[in-house]
Amino acid sequence: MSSQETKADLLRQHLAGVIDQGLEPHSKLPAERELATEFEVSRLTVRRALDRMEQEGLVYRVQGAGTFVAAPRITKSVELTSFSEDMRSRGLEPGSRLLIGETVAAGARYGAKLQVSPAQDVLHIRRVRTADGEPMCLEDTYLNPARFPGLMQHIGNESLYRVMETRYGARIEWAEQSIHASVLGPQDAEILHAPAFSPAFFVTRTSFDTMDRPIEYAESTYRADRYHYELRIQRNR
Amino acid sequence: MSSQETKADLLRQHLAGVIDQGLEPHSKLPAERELATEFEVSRLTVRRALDRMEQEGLVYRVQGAGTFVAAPRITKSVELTSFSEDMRSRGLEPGSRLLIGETVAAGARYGAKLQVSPAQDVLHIRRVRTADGEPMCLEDTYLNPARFPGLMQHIGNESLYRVMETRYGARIEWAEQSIHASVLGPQDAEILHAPAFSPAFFVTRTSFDTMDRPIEYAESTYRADRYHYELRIQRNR
DNA sequence: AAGTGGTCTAGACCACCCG
DNA sequence: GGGTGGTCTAGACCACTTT
Repeated sequence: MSSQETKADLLRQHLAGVIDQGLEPHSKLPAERELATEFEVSRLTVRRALDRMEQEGLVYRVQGAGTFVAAPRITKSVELTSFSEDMRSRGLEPGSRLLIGETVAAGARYGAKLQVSPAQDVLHIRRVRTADGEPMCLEDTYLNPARFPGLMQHIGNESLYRVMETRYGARIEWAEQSIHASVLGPQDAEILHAPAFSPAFFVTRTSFDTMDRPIEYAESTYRADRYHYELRIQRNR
Repeated sequence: MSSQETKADLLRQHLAGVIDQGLEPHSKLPAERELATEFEVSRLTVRRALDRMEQEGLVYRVQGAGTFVAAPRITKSVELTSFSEDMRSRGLEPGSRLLIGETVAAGARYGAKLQVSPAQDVLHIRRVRTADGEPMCLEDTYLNPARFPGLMQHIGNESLYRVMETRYGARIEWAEQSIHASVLGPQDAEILHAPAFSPAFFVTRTSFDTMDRPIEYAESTYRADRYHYELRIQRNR
């Protein structure tokens, strides 16, 4: 999965392993030219490996001095993952309960989000997403049914992203996400088994493929007592 | 500022300008080898320029086919900026009202965040941050006074980040940020001129320099009616 | 088959840090 | 001054898309 089989990536994996198995923070790595000789690759290839490791926060570089092991990180940068992956990475078992699955007229709002005519049908899926059986968020997803014919038959506990990718070849490449703080209305509170007016995240997300075509639009309400965001933010270069 | 004066960066700026001034989304850019010939640089230099443009979401590439103009973006990726820069980028005039500025014992919590002994003093600054005169957030900042002697004399309406960088040479390179949804307590509500129990973001941030030394720890409470987060998230490669 | 992006090489010069 | 990262060149082969 994460292996690209390129020399740069193999070197990156190797160096990451070496660092992981006992190199102290701020200890110096061999010079780029040394690594190039030792691993019989060009210096550019070494640099590509180190570039990525630097971006991941594994090492830092000081011009004229060298490349050094960075202090271990608590937080990872926000990544684009499905709810399922997200929960598993937190050590929770993801689940899902389907409330609604129907086609409705897109209307102005969802038509614009999915770049289809307002008169066209869109597929509306409403699910309660659970973690270890406990309700975590209420999610309304809108899709273009022309692109995913018969999708509802495949929706089980499997990740929606996985179904879209494996059965329809729709790979999500990036997404725009907007995060608002809110409180739970009485109805949402009941569905989420939480007190009314308790804090919540209201998140909208539009997902796109590599050609920038919108794949999915989703509105999610998260219980804030169970969910928060961790970001690692880099200074503009 | 944003110009690195490298050939790759000059080419990037030039291409960004060309795209900005009227190229339609999905129109094809010249091949990398063509660009290299035309601008009399090597192909690798062209690729570095395009790499960055791809990361910024200006173009996308399809192997075997070419490089294409991406659809315009609404959202920018989260960037590490000061409150002042952040507000200016939203077209608002940032302001600040100092409530507290004193040294206190670090204690376990802030000592750990700033990697100093719990018995050592830390500088605690509490400010109401305003946008166009309206309270936007309540911010408690903790700093190591040994690193910023006499800091309080320089705090005016100038950005704290600017003071730290210009007067103390402390340049923040990255930060870990944790975002929680919450509601305003009565006291915070009064300070922020908002109704009690209205939605709010509670954000903690630890800022580091290039050597991964903690510079600043801050806890901020934002009025959610005036603030939200826009993220652009990229798929893991 | 031709064109394009993805990867890689070997070598060069520069700017910066350190002993 | 020697070592290091930052940038750049000219050329090569591969994998993939398009014609």
